[in-house]
Amino acid sequence: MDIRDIAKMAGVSKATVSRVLNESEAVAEDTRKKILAIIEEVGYLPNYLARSLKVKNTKTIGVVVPDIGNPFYFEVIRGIEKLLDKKGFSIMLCNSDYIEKKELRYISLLASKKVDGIIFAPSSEDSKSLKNLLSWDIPFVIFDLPQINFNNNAVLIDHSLCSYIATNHLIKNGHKRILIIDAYRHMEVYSKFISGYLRALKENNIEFDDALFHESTPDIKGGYNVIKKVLKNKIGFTGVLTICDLASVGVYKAAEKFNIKIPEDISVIGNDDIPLARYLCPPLTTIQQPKFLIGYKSAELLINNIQNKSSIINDFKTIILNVKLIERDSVKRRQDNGN
Amino acid sequence: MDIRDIAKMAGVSKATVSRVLNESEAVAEDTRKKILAIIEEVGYLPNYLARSLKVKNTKTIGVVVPDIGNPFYFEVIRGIEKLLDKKGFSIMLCNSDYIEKKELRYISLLASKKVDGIIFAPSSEDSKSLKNLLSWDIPFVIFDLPQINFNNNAVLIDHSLCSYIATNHLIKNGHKRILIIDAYRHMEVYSKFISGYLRALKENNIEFDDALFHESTPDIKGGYNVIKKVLKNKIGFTGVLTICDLASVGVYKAAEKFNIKIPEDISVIGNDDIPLARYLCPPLTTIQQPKFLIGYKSAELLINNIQNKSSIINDFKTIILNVKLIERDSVKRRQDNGN
DNA sequence: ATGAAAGCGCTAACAC
DNA sequence: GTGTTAGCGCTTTCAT
Repeated sequence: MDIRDIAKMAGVSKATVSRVLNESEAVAEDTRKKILAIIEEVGYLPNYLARSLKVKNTKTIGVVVPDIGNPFYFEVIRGIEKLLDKKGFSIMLCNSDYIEKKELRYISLLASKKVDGIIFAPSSEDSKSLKNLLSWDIPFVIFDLPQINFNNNAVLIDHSLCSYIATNHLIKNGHKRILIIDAYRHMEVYSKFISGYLRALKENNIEFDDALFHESTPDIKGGYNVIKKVLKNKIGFTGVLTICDLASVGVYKAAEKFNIKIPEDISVIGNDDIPLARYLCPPLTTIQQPKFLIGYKSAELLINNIQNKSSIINDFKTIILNVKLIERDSVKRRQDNGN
Repeated sequence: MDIRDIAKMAGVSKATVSRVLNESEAVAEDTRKKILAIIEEVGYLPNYLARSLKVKNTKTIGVVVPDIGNPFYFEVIRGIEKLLDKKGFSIMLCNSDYIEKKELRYISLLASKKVDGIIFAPSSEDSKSLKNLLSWDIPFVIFDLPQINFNNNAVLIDHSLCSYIATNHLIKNGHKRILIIDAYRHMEVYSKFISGYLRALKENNIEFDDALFHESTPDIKGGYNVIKKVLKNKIGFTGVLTICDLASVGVYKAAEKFNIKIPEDISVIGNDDIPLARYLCPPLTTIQQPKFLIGYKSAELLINNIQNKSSIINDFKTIILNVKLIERDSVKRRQDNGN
């Protein structure tokens, strides 16, 4: 059942059917009605693939994130979905699992499938995907990468600010031995996240102890493992700061397992404020990131980019979104001055 | 840059290039190498759209869920993604927001975009989408719908068993006034979820009080609102049972707001066991549903169906997955016999 | 207002 | 082992 069949049944040409389908040109009202009736009756569905091949757009956007199991990305995706739905675009979802090869593969696949644009959180700054994207001339926006060195759309969070605020909060509450759990960094020697921590330490004349700096996968397991290791090595600390709330949950889990009380024994502070953070036990103090907005804005930027693609002025934007400290119950003031 | 260009540059025909691209037929090793080299050099990417139009498959699956913000669906999606990635399919994600019109629209769109199959959680049993899907002859599997009346692939949870187990658990702990928070039901007079509750009550000679039966949106807000209303109306209860964990979180929220202690004042039991349930305050007793598996199995069923589509024997399966009670700390034994 | 025809980029007979 | 050719189902000039 294709457009030719409908044309035949209506006694018109394919072109006319196409016209009513797309409301592209005027068609006599009665032929229009007739065609519509037939379409309805036989339940004809246009083949969007064929259309896309011809018109060179698919009305679909690819999004690739490193971990769809992390509520952070979930929230971002919700934001993306919201805007995209409004604009009539579908979304093709890919999960890179933090592995660059997969990321690269997906980007190619999406390009091959002719998505109109791509939104993604690159695994690293000089990710090859980025270069490919640029060379293929397909509109894209990146989000969540701490820093970018090239001219393209991006909506970002200042991760160094997050850790700076978090570290300061801990310090103000009398902590000095502050564990920091970062995500594995492939490319950068010091991540933005570390740099904010370091700055806060320096400003408060606290010496940096390398034994307090740890990297893990940004999830529950990662947070858990770090605490386990640190405990085993008898590295003393009173506060901990994690790259994402999920890692903080891992800290909670370890605390429960090893009989450490939060916040009595150790204070913990997260980063991103996932929806359930306030319902955790105890409610997690964290740095709130506008996750939904990150997604929404990314999508908005992308769609604008796509719709102005032909225009000469392709001015790219990078939007930096605000973060703020959310005080709950996982951080406690120390009287002993944090040693 | 298309296949014709590559052919020209390599001094061969399009057919030959196509052959090396798809490894469909033998090609002389040196021409193969030459073509590959050119492809690599110029960064040629095949147009999958054109291919799909010809070969009549897109290697993409549509999935439509009612609320991507609910961790339940998220986990299901993770399962879907896992299997689909393994099988080389992309996923097109749609969010119906529990509104049937949107669901219908998305299903049509997906069909139009020629996805090879669809996985979805229908909003109701005689959803028009179901009928369309059947008539369009596109493979699909549904999940999570309490009951189905037609012959097609499905992977389900017995919701009446969930509520039965949950209610019994509350009763065994001395509760008699048990609030039940169900999702809005469009079509069914009594949902499966209610029926299990009713059965448990009856078996224990507890009379059903209509004032304890409530419907809400299956999310935090929904759970919160029910408790608020019930409190306002001074309806007494000691236990509450919700359609999903997220609604239980809403109960938690209301409890906090109105100064009710869980589990001292009221016991609550969830349904589905979202990943963070065990970290809530207090850890939530709930009925565990194999969410990831639901997704994985759904995808598996679908792919099998697609790959055997041409075969005469199209035997559909409905898989019913097990659930089990997970005891944590949100349910407490009552000494006063629950009145 | 409508039709004829070319073509989007690819694959798959069929021929050699 | 490789080339020629006919479409896949649609849109879009260009005629009329």
